[in-house]
Amino acid sequence: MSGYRAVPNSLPRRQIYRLPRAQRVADIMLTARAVFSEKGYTDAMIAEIAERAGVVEGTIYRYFSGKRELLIKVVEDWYEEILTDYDRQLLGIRGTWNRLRFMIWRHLSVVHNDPAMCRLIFNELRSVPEYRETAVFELNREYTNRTLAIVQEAMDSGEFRVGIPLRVVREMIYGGIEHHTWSFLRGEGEFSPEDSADAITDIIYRGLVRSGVAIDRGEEAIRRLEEVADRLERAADMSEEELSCKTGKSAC
Amino acid sequence: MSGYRAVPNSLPRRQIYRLPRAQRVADIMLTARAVFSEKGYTDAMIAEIAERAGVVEGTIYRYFSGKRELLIKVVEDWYEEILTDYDRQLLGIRGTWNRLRFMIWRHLSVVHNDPAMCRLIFNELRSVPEYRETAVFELNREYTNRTLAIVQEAMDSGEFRVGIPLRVVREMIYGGIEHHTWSFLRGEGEFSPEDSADAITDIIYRGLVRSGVAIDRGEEAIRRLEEVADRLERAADMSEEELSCKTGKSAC
DNA sequence: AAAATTAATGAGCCTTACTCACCATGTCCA
DNA sequence: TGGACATGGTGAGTAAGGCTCATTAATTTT
Repeated sequence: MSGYRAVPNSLPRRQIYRLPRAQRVADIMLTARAVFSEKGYTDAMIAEIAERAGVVEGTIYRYFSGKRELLIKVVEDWYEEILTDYDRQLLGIRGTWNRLRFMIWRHLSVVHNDPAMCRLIFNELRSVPEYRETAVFELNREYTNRTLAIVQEAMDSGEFRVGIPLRVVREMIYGGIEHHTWSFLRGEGEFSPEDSADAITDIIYRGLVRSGVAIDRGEEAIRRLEEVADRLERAADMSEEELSCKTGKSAC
Repeated sequence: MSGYRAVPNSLPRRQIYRLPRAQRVADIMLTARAVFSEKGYTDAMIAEIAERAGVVEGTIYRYFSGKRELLIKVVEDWYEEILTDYDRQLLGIRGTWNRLRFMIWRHLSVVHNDPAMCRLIFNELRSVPEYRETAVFELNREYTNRTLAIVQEAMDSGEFRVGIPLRVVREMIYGGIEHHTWSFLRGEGEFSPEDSADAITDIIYRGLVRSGVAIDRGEEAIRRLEEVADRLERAADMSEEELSCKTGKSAC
């Protein structure tokens, strides 16, 4: 009823260091990221985060409304770091296959480089009720939309057939990547972002491409073969010329 | 230190109904399934399950080692129901496309019919550390393997091209389905298992099919390749003739 | 230097999973 | 029929961890 009554005490108290709000928040988030990464959400204890951040539990609740909000803030923070100069790289890449492959490879690389954070997002953050209100949701949507823009462009240009809902494409790419990286995220195996990106891009590209128009590298192979044929023919022509020269059919 | 001492009391106690172990376990699991479905894992309280099952908390711990084991048992129970006479239906279906489509449609239908249980599996069960030791993991693996068997057959027969790792196919199908059904599982929209199955099967099938075998204008590519081969042969023949002619090995 | 503001504290509250000493009911058998 | 035994069931109590808030301390403003 009348709880929370503090008793006056005069025990020696350790020196209290006061920091500007922004600094303290940054400290706590950094520590929280580490603890959440190591232990996962449920096993991480606010008490441990507080201790490692050099504050007391109550201090954390002064800056974050609860454990869940702390998790969300930590992940948002990380996510923004990751997305920095993402677009710039894409600008330098030409061709639908290459652009799709880049987006897929990039996503796989993020998982490969920061498995702990990705595990947090996949396993904990995304199942919280307010996920769709977080910045992570928004950022993620924005960023997968860039992949869909590539697909849309290819549909507009006639390279891809139309009629496949874009969201299904998104779901197959990112759902596929997620399931693909599971065992790695559990620490039960490795994967190569390069090889995996090739395999996934391959299925998606061929699943969407307009038949006969441009079967990616198959088309390229044919083109090169035709070039070879041309060169051989030219070579043959030259031989013919030589021959005709000898036989007096033309001026040499 | 010396806790857990029961005081003798003679207060009126409600009638205690004793049931055989199997019956009590079944009752508790049924109630637990309902409560977990309604509230999700973390918000479900053992106290509520106990009350609705007409027992006291301690009774539940007599039959289940903890909340997590209860969840696992509940989901295993449900999963086995679902998988009953699954194969029999597949037997009547012919053709790779139809068989794949059936497997995908079936999975989508399960999610559609029992969203609460699927949400439990996707959001809670699969992130627990001992997931890979559960029967659900094993059953799930077995059942997705049937999809891969269809793909493998098509590769063997030449309908599908080879070289794509089967597990990537699995991951894209089931990961795609999972992401596809998310918004529905959050209660934020509907989906049609039929239409979704068509779209997903479409991408997967065309992503795997050997170009030119079933894709109309792929024929075009083969024709051009054959033309190239012809020209190469003609060019080679001519060169050979010329060469042998020049070196006098044959009569020109 | 006093007042106001803001940072930080830490004892204690509250919920909830889980334990365990005991009690009740049914069955077997002399 | 009544004791022994097995098994179903209880509920008060503990532990752990998230969270609160009255109070205190450092810093800034006046």
